Amino acid sequence: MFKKALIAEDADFMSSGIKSALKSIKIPVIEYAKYCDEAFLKLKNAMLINEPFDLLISDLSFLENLNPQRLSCGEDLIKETKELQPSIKTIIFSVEDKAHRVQNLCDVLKIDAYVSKHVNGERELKEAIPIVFNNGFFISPRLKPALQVKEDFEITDYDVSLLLYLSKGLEQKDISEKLKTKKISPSSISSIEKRLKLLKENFNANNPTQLIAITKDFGLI
Amino acid sequence: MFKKALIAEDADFMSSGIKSALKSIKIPVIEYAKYCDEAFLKLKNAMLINEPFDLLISDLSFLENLNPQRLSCGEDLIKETKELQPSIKTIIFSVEDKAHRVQNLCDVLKIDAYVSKHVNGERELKEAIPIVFNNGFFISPRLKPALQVKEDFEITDYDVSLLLYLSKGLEQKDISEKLKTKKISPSSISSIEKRLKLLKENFNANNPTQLIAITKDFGLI
DNA sequence: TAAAACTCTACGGGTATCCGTAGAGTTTTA
DNA sequence: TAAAACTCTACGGATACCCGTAGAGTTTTA
Repeated sequence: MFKKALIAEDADFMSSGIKSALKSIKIPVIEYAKYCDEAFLKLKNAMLINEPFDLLISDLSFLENLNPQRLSCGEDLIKETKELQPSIKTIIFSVEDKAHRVQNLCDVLKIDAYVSKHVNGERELKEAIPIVFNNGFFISPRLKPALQVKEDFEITDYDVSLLLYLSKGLEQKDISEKLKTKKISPSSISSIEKRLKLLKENFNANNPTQLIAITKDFGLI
Repeated sequence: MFKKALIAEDADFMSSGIKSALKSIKIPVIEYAKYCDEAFLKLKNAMLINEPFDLLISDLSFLENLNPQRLSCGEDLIKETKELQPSIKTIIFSVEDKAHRVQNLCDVLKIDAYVSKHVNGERELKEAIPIVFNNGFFISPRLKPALQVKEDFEITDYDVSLLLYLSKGLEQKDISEKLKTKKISPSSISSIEKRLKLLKENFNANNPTQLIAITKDFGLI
């Protein structure tokens, strides 16, 4: 079983639950970090003294600190951690259930488990850890559908920026000018119009208003 | 100090944190409920056997159960509980931070404390309980601004339904027809147009799209 | 009761979005 | 190298939204 686990979690009341879960499966060394930067530092120091962590359990969203952090969310932490120490096992423990984010973490960032902070979160966490230890993959049952939705339509950063501009009240010609000053192509009104049309078709939206409502629910923006 | 507290909270891993907080301030009897209906039943039974709870700590959002619940959220539970037992003290312990909901709970439903489930949630909960016991009111510092925003513009259920229709992609004339069939007045396109104009002014939105983005962030829809 | 205030509705002109068409420039393919 | 495919842009008509004005009906006020 794992020998040394790090918990990245900013909420104080979460500690006891996770801690009891880890203790019940006999992980001897458990450490906490309240912020991503702090977590990364601990991981790095542990490697330096040749006593690396072999498990990272991380939340996704962290409250803004007084001194702004370099790593602002769980994704950042996972990404850098994997670069630093590819062998470490990573588990996300979060309330986030937006398909887009879950997919990214599982498919792109290759985490080993995604446990939903919900009714049976603690039980599922205890279930996930041995699976991860044996090189398996675990995801909370309620999140499984999110992974199976195979998107044939790829949403790019360009699309997201269009949606963000829309949600900020900019008109198509304003967006066009914005993109021109930023030297982002395509920037013509016509192209923006057509890309938004595709987005509306893809999300089954009648108009830009509904498109924003849907993509916000999706967690895209 | 309080003698008998009920915790309404559906997530299993939350238990330990809240429990340890309550024990540290020497509340002898602590019970749990995972659903609002279950919580209300326990409150009612406790009164019947003449051993009523004197403190209710409740979450706001509860996961959908297999058998649908009568009371679906914390607001419902608080409302009925206050009708049943006006003397009971109520504390909300939730991640919800939308001004609209916080205001409603504090100003209309007259809860005794609103503790934000955030970084120092457990510490603040311990702080809040004695204050509430001495008939005081507590709100997490980070939520105080939400209470001070005095709304001069009252958002009605009518407004919310307009926003919902908009977010579902209906056009103004569609909304007009919808309202006519539902016998809701005003239903003319012109009136809808004017009400939406007021909403846009109130939320500083340039167009319906931004209005939906803003009101969604507000938690209004 | 008459005037004033308010609410709901109707209308018209200006602007933004929507949608198809089409041309210019680049890349891919044969 | 020429043809085909693709990308970006431009334009024009149709529709929806925006905004001010104004009239009809109701309620409030004097």
